[in-house]
Amino acid sequence: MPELPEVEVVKRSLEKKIQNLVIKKVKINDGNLRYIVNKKKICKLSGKKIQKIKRRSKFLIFKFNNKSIMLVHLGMTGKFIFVNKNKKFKTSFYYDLDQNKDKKHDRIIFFLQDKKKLIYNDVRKFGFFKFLEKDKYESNAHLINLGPEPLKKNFNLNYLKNYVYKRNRSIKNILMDQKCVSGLGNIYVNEILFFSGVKPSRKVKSLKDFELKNIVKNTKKILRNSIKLGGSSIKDFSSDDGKRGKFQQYFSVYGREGKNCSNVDCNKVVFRTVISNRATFFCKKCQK
DNA sequence: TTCTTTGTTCCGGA
DNA sequence: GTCCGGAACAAAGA
Repeated sequence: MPELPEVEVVKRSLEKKIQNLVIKKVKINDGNLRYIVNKKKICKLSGKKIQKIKRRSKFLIFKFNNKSIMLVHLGMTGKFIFVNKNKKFKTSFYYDLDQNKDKKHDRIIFFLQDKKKLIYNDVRKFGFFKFLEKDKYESNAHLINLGPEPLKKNFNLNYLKNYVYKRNRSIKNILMDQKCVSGLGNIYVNEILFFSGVKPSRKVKSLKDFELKNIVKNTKKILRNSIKLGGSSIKDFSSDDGKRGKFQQYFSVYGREGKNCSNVDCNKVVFRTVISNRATFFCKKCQK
């Protein structure tokens, strides 16, 4: 599930691979994604150069040498695969290396200059491509209401204190709310609250300053570390030898129901419940 | 067949 | 009017 760190890793990888390349042709195998892909607009990219790739929250923003912007969300299972001289390069550590099995979910293919290709693959089809006008794309409904980027300075103790003031929701719910802070999803929120020693169901009103401070600090730490990890695991990996194992992701609490708490001096097991309709994992002893 | 996954939207109640 | 939680929805695989 691509959350902010994964999208950032994809962005950096794409920058290296396809920035300044010209799109020759676009092929749509299945444009029936979360929103129907606008065929006319995507095909109009032929002949255009990819000038810049940006990230905001979990969105990728492609800028071209014309007036349009391509806004991409990877949804749950969206990924880009860069192909050069028949060698495939994943741009995300979520890419399934079983490429033959994966092929049938290749939804959109961008044919680039020098016989290079960029494939958009999406099993669940919850990702989307939208085309916006360059000079006013920032006011688009997907972007306008987003809270601060968690890694930026404007996401800090004062901001969070002010946001939670008078609100009566759980901290998990608040951190998942893109209007409060943008880019976090279920997995990272579980992790952040584990490292902060805060029970996901705690009402934000009840949180002390030191707890909110920990949450801000751990958010930044965990995201930075994950970006670093993804960045190092991604390194031009080519899957054509078929021998390398999959990159394994380890979480300290997410998905660990019934397993020992990751704190070495804790003898409890991880508990699973549902908050905001999402799987929620925590240690009853370590998270107050 | 049913359950699971996530982000977003919608709706009803407080 | 606003806030909040829960349900529904999208698609596909196990």
